[in-house]
Amino acid sequence: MTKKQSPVTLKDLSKELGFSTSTISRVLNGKGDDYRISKDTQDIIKKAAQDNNFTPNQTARGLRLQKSFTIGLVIPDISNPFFSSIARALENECRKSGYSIILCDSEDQTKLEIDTINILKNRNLDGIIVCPVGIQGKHLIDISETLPIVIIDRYFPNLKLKYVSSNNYQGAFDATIYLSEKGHENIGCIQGIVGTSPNDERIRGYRDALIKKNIKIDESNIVGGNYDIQTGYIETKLLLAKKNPPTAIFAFSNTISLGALKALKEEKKRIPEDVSIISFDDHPYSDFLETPISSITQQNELMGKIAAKLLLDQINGTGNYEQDGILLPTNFTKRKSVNNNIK
Amino acid sequence: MTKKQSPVTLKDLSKELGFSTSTISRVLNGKGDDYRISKDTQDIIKKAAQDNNFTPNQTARGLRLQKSFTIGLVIPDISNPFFSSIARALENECRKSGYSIILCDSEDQTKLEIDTINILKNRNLDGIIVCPVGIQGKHLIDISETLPIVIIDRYFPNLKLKYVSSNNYQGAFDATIYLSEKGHENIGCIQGIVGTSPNDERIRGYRDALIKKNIKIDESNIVGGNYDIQTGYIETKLLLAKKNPPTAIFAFSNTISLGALKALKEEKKRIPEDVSIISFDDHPYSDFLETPISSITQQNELMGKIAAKLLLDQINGTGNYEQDGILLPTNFTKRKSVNNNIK
DNA sequence: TTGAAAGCGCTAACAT
DNA sequence: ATGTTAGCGCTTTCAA
Repeated sequence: MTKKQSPVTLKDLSKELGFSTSTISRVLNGKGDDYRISKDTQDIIKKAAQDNNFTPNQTARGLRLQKSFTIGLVIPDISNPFFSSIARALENECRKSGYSIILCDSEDQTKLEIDTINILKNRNLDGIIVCPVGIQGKHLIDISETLPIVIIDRYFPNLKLKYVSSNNYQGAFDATIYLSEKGHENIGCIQGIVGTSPNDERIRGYRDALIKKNIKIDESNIVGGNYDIQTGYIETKLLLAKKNPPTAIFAFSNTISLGALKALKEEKKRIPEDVSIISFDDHPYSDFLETPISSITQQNELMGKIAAKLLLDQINGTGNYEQDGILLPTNFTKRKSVNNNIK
Repeated sequence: MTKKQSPVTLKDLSKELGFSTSTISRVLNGKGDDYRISKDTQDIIKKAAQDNNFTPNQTARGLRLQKSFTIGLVIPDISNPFFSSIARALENECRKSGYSIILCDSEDQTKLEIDTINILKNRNLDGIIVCPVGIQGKHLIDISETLPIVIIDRYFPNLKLKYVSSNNYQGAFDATIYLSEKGHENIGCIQGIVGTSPNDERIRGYRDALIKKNIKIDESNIVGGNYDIQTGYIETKLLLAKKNPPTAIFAFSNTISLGALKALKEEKKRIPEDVSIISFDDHPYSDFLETPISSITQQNELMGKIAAKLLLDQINGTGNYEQDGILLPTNFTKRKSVNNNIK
């Protein structure tokens, strides 16, 4: 077994055919006509390339062209369906344009996000797409000076960075209005990371909806501070233990709602008879839960696609956008997890 | 805003310090002592590199060393939690060793898998990890002649390729025995892609268990042929329509069981009172389903880790394995989806 | 202890 | 219509 039998190079073809590497390179890059290389020569070269299974060494090409046809993707957790669906759409879109994706998992840690991005910097990437972890975006600005970059999900309104996200305000507003119109006035709200744009926008939506409905905001109902199962679990336990426990819970992510479900089950609360629940972000299993959960869903695939387009536009110098960011509307999938709250 | 301000190179440092690029390269690659470069020189060089934020251009390095510190990962669908959990473990493990991952989604199509691998071939990758799609592995053998490769999940027993998978036979055997001991003798079996190793092993486990229990195998109970929601849905509908419908269903994947759940719900079958169900592959939401589904679970993270190690061993020429493949035991998570079948 | 020079494979500016 | 040459940034052989 001959491992690493070195692949055919331009030089090899040159030796075989007697044409210079330049001529061959030109022909194989579709510039044969531009250089008025004779049809015969072109045919010979193309055939030889085919026969020898020639494919240009992308590393050499990258070095020469200062371009790698590679895009870095940094996400907090590829095993979270929210991110993996975005990643899928992104990969598809980029591949169509001839770009490959380097996948980096930041494990939800800003430090790793920064480290990762530094590693990527040496790789001659053509651009980078980040689902940021933290509430700080300075390192992203730094990158943006040298590399096209697009942000997904958690954007930074005061930083000049292209981004795609959802209209989190509207989604949360709608959900809260819905709950209140179902008679809920005591609504627990389990939030994600405070200081990140989607979270804060959702909080704003929640508050504005209550204000609109003339419901007094009980600050002790706004709890949490992390997008994970444990947060959902703990905060639900605590909310239920209150003197005046909420009749409805608004969970700010699929992970949070998972924890909430666990707590509700443990506490033998029925959904929606005892407690109603609405969640941000959907899930393939949502329809088959003990009680199907109503959710505000984001258009993940679309976010991925748009992010890819925004990045490719930057890379190619095409597209000229007035706005930095694009917000996509959320959808509201009503299922059976919300009850009429009879007073 | 200065876009693409070119990063510092060895040449730049050379100019600044007066040392040759060779010396600088040696020091920064930790070979200073080997070449007996004076401590002073080393310190100066290291400091300058740090101050100038120098990091070697990986493309140039790759071209010179014929090594990219990059690994290709080809999977059928990154948005499937089964694959994304594997991808996560893989990425983590590879990153620890200084390797990056190029992610390619084959969209469950052999053609795309082949195309994708061809694209990767030009990228000077150091190795490639594939969760193969089809029942054919010839193209993978071709690759293996020039590039270290490891297969996950669907392996090819008669091809000489390193692989990691689960003990699918045992998992299916256990599940079937369990069902039969609960009194089920009429067990529908919705399989995935016929001819792929995990599927066929599961079928073998299912058959052997029935034989062991002296239950006559009803061939019309073995249905399906694809790992998707629709297959689960259609086949369940058909199984339920039989003259003598099964009292239990064994779904060969999380996607198949999702479709089965949908069909059961539509047909107003209660789980497990009317129909029992067991599924291959778990899911974060499994515990919270209308009836929590008993499942045979694979050790996805472990598969990812081991695959990474097998590949890195090949790349580094370390590790000397007698066996081609490694099979990991499955776990059996019993939940409430199986009833005692009273005759 | 350090430097000069070659070369990884490709493309493009500059010949002719 | 095609070739020569230089150079992308790095590592390493050879020389001193």
